[in-house]
Amino acid sequence: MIKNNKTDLINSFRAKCKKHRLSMTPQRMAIYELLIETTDHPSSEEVYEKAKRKFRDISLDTVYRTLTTFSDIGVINTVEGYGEAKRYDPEIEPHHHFRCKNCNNIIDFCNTTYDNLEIPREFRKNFKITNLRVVLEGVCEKCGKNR
Amino acid sequence: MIKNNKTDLINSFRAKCKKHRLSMTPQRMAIYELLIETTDHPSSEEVYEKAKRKFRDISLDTVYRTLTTFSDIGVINTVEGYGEAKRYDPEIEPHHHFRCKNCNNIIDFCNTTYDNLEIPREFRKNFKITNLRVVLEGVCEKCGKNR
DNA sequence: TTAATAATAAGAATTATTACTATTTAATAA
DNA sequence: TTATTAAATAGTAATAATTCTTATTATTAA
Repeated sequence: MIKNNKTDLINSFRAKCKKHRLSMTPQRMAIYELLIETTDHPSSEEVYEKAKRKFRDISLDTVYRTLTTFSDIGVINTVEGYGEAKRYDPEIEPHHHFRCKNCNNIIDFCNTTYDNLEIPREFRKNFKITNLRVVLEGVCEKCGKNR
Repeated sequence: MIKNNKTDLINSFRAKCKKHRLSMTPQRMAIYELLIETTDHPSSEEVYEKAKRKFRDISLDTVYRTLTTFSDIGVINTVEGYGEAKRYDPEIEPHHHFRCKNCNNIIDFCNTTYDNLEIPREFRKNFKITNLRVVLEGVCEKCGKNR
């Protein structure tokens, strides 16, 4: 995680919870604190294991619910591995994706500017990059209308 | 899926299988054909349902194995929703991802060129875009060495 | 054609996630 | 403060997704 001031983050977290009328429970605070001390992209199970250290009998369900809630109010994001089932793409030519956060649909699109983006220097030497894709996230036309 | 010549695709498919010393079984061919006739990003279960139409008693396990195999030899790709557990990202400032196809690790990185990419016109009007991220895929330094 | 190898079906086992219910807790206002 | 009410929780059951195991069958290469 790109470092930031912890107090600021926590204040902003409290503000977001208040805005969405979420109670400030010690479980939520413990999970949030553990998340901002994390530099990788933990799974629910990993968060659960860490949360148990501070909160001996926190339930797995609470961790799942809390992570979903945090994701809903924009406190964290879900990343590659959005859950549900694996999805496969028979199109192997370069292209890009829009993913709807609501219906989880992925829409392919083409864009030559995106196709021609350079691989950053830091990855050119010791990494083998086989693919570059731009992922847009948001709400699709259909879901936007149904609100 | 961005259309392509079916015969070419199948020839290229046969070539890739041969190159990787994979037997050409009717199940594999049926699954491949069904995939290239698909315009979305099906889950394993969806592929299974379609495969059963041509192959009454194909097993679910075969579908899973076949999709993994196809993905390994580059006949298809996995997309957002890579399976395994959901992953969460406590970093909500714009940033980008490298994902190792081998160890599934996701590495954050910053890149101002990527940050400043424009949203394509087609998405500006009727879609609500909340996030743009570049996803690089390949093999990380660690996994590259261990081979 | 046949031996060696690889792939398959079927179903059991495992893992990830969600649902349910009784209980506890936090927020609010008297 | 304290009583009230709605929200959140723990514990556990249920469901869904994926992988594993084994006996059988199909493919390949000689």
